[in-house]
Amino acid sequence: MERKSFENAACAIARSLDVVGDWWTPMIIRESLYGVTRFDELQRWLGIGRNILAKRLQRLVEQGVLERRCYQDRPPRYEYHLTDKGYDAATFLLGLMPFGEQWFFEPGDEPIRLYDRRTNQRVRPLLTDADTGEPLDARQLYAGPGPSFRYPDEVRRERFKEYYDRRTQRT
Amino acid sequence: MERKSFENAACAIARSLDVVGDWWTPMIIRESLYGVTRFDELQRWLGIGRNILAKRLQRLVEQGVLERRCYQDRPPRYEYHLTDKGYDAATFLLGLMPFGEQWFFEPGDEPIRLYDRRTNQRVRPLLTDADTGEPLDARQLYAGPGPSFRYPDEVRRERFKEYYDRRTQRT
DNA sequence: CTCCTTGAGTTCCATAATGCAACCCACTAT
DNA sequence: ATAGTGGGTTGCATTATGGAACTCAAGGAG
Repeated sequence: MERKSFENAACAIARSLDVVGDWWTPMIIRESLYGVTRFDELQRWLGIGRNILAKRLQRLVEQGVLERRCYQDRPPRYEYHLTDKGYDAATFLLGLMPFGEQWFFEPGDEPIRLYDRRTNQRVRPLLTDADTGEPLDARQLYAGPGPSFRYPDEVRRERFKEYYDRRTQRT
Repeated sequence: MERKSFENAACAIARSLDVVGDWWTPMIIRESLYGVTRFDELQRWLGIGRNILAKRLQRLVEQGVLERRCYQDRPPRYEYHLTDKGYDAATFLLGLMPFGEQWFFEPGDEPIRLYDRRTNQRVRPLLTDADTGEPLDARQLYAGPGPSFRYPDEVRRERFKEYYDRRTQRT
């Protein structure tokens, strides 16, 4: 059956999953980041079916994650390049590396390393709090509604219980 | 057809996608993070089919992301709680928030906000370089092989072209 | 004692999505 | 004249998904 779309969800995570919440899409974005731009190369590196690759690429172009660029006429040939949105999605994907390295590889035995183009220094992604710079830990967070969370009061209370508990507690 | 598994991929991202590279799994992890632990509640909040939810939960338990905890015998009833691995996966998912907010919502109009349990201060996830603390930008990175990247030389050269170019260039 | 409800799942079915292989088409190189 | 290349389609068998109905065990209402 048609899979449910999160296009209209009131949640940034859900909406984003409409772009990267798929088996192949993140891999395609990764390859694009590594500089693989052509249909056949993508197909070979990923081992993905050609029909599925075609569909994914089309979708990513529609979503503005990739740009289809003609690099030669006669015969017309195309390359796929990351857009700004695509690079942002790729940046996010790099956040998976620490998780994967911690849980699927031995410490210090990662399969891939990242480097900075300017300094050639190694780069290790880390999710932090933008304000304090401290590493982020989901264990000590709770959620509250933002400005664009427009739902009935009962839903808010139910969903953000801890938030309302803490706010009323302190007044 | 059976979807290809990334279980044995030589890439932390691919391996991780075996855990979170799915439409529903990340949503289930998000709900778990928000404190939703029971089958029926998960089903209601997400609108997911009960059969699919059952399958996903089973898988997440097998993978060690969730723990199935009995909270009452007779009749036996269960809750699903995030494990350490699960919290790490959830932390990573929070990295999607900035991406989603930037591309799917107006600035300052996010649907959900996060707060720190100790300080009650707002928390905004940001992916940075662990060493410099600078925000990470995929545009200025390139990849190289890590210790556990065991593949033929030709694959290495092909895959990490920029890396080898830069290393040989400088000697 | 019988009926209704809750929680946590199964089972069944029609419809999509996937994986694979084969095919197409416009050129180029041998 | 024939064999690639690059970038896709098309067909077909196999899975996965969504939805609704059903199970099972126990607790409570009447």
